[in-house]
Amino acid sequence: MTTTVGLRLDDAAPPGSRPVNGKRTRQNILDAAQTVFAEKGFSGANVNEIVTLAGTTKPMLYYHFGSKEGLFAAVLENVYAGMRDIEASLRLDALPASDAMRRLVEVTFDYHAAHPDWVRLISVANIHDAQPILNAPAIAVRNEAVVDILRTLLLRGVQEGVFRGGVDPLHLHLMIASFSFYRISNRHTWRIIFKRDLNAPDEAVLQRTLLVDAVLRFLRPDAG
Amino acid sequence: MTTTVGLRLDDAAPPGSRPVNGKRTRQNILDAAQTVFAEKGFSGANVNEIVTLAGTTKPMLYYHFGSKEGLFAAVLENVYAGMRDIEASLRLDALPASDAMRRLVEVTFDYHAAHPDWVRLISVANIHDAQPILNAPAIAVRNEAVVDILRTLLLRGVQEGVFRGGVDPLHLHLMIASFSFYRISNRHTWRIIFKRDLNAPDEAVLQRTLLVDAVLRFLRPDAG
Amino acid sequence: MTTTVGLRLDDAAPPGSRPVNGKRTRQNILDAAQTVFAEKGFSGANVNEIVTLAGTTKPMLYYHFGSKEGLFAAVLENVYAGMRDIEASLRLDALPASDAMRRLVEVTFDYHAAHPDWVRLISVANIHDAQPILNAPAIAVRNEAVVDILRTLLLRGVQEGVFRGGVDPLHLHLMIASFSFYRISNRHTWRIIFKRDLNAPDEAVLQRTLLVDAVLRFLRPDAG
Amino acid sequence: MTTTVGLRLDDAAPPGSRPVNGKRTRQNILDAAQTVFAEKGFSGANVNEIVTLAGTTKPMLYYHFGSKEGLFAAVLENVYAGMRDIEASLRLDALPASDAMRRLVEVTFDYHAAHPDWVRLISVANIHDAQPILNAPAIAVRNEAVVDILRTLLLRGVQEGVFRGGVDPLHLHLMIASFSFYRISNRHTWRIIFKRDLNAPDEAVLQRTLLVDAVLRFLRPDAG
DNA sequence: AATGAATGAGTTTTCATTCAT
DNA sequence: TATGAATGAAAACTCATTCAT
Repeated sequence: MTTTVGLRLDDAAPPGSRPVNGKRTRQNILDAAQTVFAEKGFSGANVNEIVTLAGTTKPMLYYHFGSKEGLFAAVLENVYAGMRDIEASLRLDALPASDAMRRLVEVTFDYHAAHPDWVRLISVANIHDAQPILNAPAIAVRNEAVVDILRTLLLRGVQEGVFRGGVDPLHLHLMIASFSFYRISNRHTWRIIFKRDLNAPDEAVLQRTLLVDAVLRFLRPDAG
Repeated sequence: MTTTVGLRLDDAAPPGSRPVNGKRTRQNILDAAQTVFAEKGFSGANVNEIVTLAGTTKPMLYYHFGSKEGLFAAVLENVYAGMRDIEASLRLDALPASDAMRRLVEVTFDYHAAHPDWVRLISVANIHDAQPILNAPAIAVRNEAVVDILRTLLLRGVQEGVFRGGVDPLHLHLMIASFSFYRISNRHTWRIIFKRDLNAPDEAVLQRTLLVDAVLRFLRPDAG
Repeated sequence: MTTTVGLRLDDAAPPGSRPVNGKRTRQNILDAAQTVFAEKGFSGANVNEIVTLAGTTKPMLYYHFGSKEGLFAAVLENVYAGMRDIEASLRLDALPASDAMRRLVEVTFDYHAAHPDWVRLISVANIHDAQPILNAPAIAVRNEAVVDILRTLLLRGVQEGVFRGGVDPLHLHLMIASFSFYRISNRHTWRIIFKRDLNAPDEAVLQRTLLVDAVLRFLRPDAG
Repeated sequence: MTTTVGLRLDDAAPPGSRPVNGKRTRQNILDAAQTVFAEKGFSGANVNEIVTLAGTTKPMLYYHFGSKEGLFAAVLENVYAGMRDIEASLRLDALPASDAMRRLVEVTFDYHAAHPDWVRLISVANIHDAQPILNAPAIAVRNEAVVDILRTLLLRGVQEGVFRGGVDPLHLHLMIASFSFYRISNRHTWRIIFKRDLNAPDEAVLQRTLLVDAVLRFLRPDAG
């Protein structure tokens, strides 16, 4: 229920102490908000619940974030930063194109599976037409990292003769991301309608293999 | 934002008259709720707005649906029925397996593209852990139609020698549905982050082709 | 929970039949109202719950009783009639005054103990300043039966030399009624505050004896 | 109808000022609630009326008491505290047992007569099966003060030779309390049915004497 | 004598936000 | 930075009562 999203290095304060510490309070609110927004959506989340969970009070929330909307935007920023960091840390150049692609797909797949809160928050943002993001300019910057990585990788694969040409890197990312995202975001309705838990461990293994397989088959050069 | 979902056979009452007509009132509320829930999510939707849009009053809503939750469940029931009907109306037997598969993918893709409300409502349901559905047992019945269709089709394709074997029909459906769904559900965040509108007409054409292509490549028998 | 109050001779209609039968419907509503008013008080009772329990519909209630208030008045009328009948059926003339008094006390005590709904309804009426009764003139007629009985009995006891004189029959009734009523009406707060259930079987026996004892000691002529 | 119940030590703020003062607001709500609940019962009472009378707003009520039920529980707690204080302030040790008993009876009688709101609130609590009290554990503590007082007094009277033995103090309290309570609680139905106002001044004097008399006669040792 | 549907006003409760300290 | 208390508007839901049939 409280899957962490992004990095949260709580520097473990002694309980009972209540230091005058703006940074800590701000972070506590952010963490609490992440959890509550992911659990209940934007409108369903309750400012009171957030500050209670954060161990602080409402005026603090407004002091740091201005409004419920501002808080949600900050949470999203945090969330996107987490993914960006992962992508940035990938060192794919050393691997053959095929292996690199496999690795990229797997990392993407795993990140979604490990961060359901991340997925839910982005769903919530979309339900609200992503408007909260519009007011948070920090987000829209340098998020096309993956696309660049993919573009480079595709080119290299073509040169190595293992990928066919003419594939739009954004479309490829769409294929990878949609599968990775949907199986988490729509897990609940699937559980009920198809009676299968898409994120059960054995299912996850199969689907991971399947996605890698589908991507590589999609990229495989047509027989000459 | 006001795309219709499901069938609505209004039994065409003379306009201007406002007779005591339970069926009509109920349907009006259902339609209004569909629109508003899709626009604002569950918690964000306002019962007042729904009844106003439906041209009736709150007590009528509670008379017919018991609660806001009950209403949402009824909306979802309606929504799923729409998709079921489409699937049931497909006559794929006459086509060669390859063409049939192409057709199935395209229909699925197009249905999602044409019914963004449908997509949003299911997103909303998932944000709330699909709990509203749990109380609406009518939904969980006979929704595995697609999977059966796919299973049959896969078998036929193998017999015809155009598909390879060993593909789980549910996994294949997951691949098709995730792509079709995600490009609508996450359209807003993509617009901001990747600066491309996934549902712009020209994009849609490309992606439709891509999905068919990916599926067929995925199913193509390995060269002997 | 559904202790009956007054007489209810249901002439057992075959279930499934729904005859056009005003008398029966009226009585069903009255019975249901008795139960619900006793359980929830006047304002707490819900017209819907009453008609549902009665197996009929709201317009029927209004057809027969005019309003929620009118219904409550009718219930009270019914309730008082029950007690009146008991009192009228007592034949005390044949007994010696002491025994007759003992019997009267015991019957009063037992009636309250056996009809907690009766007690609750009268409590409810008093909470509302007995206003519903004011509009039900049938009630205020000939309810001083007990007082007359007591007056006669007291006189006879004085003549027999077993009671002292100068006791107001209404005051004596107050003493008997208050004890019999209060132990039922205030049973719940006593249970919590004094940890004793005033209407537990063994308690009831003791208290019954006690009340008879107290009354007879109260009436015993002063030694002289 | 507006008899005060319990103690109210308003910490006398300068009138005209409306400072941020939680204690005062809380007490105002409590006082208003006491009045309104006594007048209309629990369900009949209106939260709006209470806050208006208290000169504050609904959110304050929920801020301090959580719910209408919580408020009612707090009112009852207050109410019981008032009686407890009276009982604790009685100094009966100096009096001969007979006089002490007379005094205890009179004080109990008078307290009920002077606090009809007290009586009504307890009636209301019983109508609702005393459930609100169950959630207010503070009430159930140390309310058996009277019973202890009575027990001690009975023992002393037996030693002094003025009371007979074998009387359960709780039963004696029941006798005293029932009479004192009922004549107030059921005043309204009696007024209508027996055409006598049980709390009219001259009536009250007579009944007070009667209750003392009945208790002392009940306790008088049997002639040897 | 009976019903399903409708009404209008009111109910309790909650919300995001801000003030005074 | 931090807090307890306050605010005003709106939220979901309920109610007794009545209409059309």
